[in-house]
Amino acid sequence: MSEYRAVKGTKDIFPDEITSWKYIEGVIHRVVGLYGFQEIRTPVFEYTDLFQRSIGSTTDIVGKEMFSFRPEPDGRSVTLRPEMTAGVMRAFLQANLFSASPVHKLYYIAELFRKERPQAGRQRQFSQFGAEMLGASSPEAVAEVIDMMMQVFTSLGVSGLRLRMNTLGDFDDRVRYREALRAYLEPHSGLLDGPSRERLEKNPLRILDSKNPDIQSVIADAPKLHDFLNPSAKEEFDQVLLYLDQKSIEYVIDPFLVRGLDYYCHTAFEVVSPELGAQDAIGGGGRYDGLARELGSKSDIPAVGFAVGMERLLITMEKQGLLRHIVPSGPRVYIVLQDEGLKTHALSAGDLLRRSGIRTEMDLCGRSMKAQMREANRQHADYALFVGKSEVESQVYGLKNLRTSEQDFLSIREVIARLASSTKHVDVPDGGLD
RNA sequence: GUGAUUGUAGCUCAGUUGGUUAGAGCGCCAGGUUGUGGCCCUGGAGGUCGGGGGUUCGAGUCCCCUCAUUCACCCCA
Repeated sequence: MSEYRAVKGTKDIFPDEITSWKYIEGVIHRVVGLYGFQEIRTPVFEYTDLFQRSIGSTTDIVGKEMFSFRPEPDGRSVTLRPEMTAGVMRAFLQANLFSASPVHKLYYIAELFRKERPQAGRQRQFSQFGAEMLGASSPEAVAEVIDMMMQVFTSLGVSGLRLRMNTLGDFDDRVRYREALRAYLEPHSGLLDGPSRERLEKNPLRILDSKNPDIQSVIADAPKLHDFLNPSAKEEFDQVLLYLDQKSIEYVIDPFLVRGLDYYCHTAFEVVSPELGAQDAIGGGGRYDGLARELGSKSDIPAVGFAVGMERLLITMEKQGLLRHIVPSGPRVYIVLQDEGLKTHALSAGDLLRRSGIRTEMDLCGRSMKAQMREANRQHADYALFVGKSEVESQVYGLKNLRTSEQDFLSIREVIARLASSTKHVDVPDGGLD
């Protein structure tokens, strides 16, 4: 084995897997386009304080999971983006997009970085597909965003997902609830573990989604956020649920669902996959009306968004057998060469075919005909084109259909005429570039 | 950061209470068929047994250290 290996928590994606990625990406581009979302690409790194400000400095992501460095010894610290929302919002504000038009629908498929211990469904470099609706966060907008996310899953054939819904209320609701929760938990603080006790001070809501059974039993009787919601927040949430009902989107209400990033408010949601291990959240999101102002905007900008873990999606699809039928398409023609002396003929035949748009492969290392045929098979070529002495003399070549084993003798021009008419393009994802 | 798990051929894995030359299947290469693939048959290549140290006449096997992997906590998509 080589002395060098990929950095912990990173992995290589080889051609066979790329086919699956392209397929999934193609479906995403297509579905999201149906909803009028447009792609945005932002830099992989941003100034560190952008993330501190937006995600929240008490979160683990900011506290201990960021890859940060200083390009200049005494310059500003920058960080490999651990999520996309902050960067998208920054770009949006920087370009003054909100004065160009009131609502912007943006999406991305992007690489993210978090310094966590790798585990099933968790890497240090991973990729998320996500969307941000900026300028609207009405119940309709929230429902549309959730609908779009679920539509991507159904278009991919993914089944068995569970959508969990909750509302976090507005800022004041949460302040009041936080105090009530703290008051309830404080007498039980002996039962809490170290990290939870710390959170009791800084961010008690986060204790709610602890997996520790002891803590869960304490939480069971804790005050519920629902009882602290102001009437309009409640009404808005009910509206969202109503729209989901109308769209026949199934969900369960989970009063303990809290998001890990501080900028969320009101509706929060999460989708869990039955095929994943402990890291079973395949997607999640919510409203974040306060983020724009947090990042220096003079006015509030209503916003909703979500993110889906691409690797987790891939694992889920793999386990559900949804990727089995996706095979890379082979070349149209594999040129089989009788002996090396005819190399130039084979090469020029190959040039002609390729220039006519026919995907053509040939042996580049002087292998036997048998080996060349095996290679043609391995690559799932449709045809073998034989270049031998008699062909070169007569200018008529054997073209063998490798599925049916039928063989015809044709001039190169005839070969092109036959194959170019039925050229197939399988590996271009639909909805790609058009 | 914490706890556990597993490291033997390109891949998936056997390898007995420590014993002589470390195996299988798949894959790869070649031949059987010197101008035609898939199936079949035959042969071949490929291993510092993760690395280092120790115990022993003898270590893939036992002990220690180390590196890596995987899973879980945590966190999150």
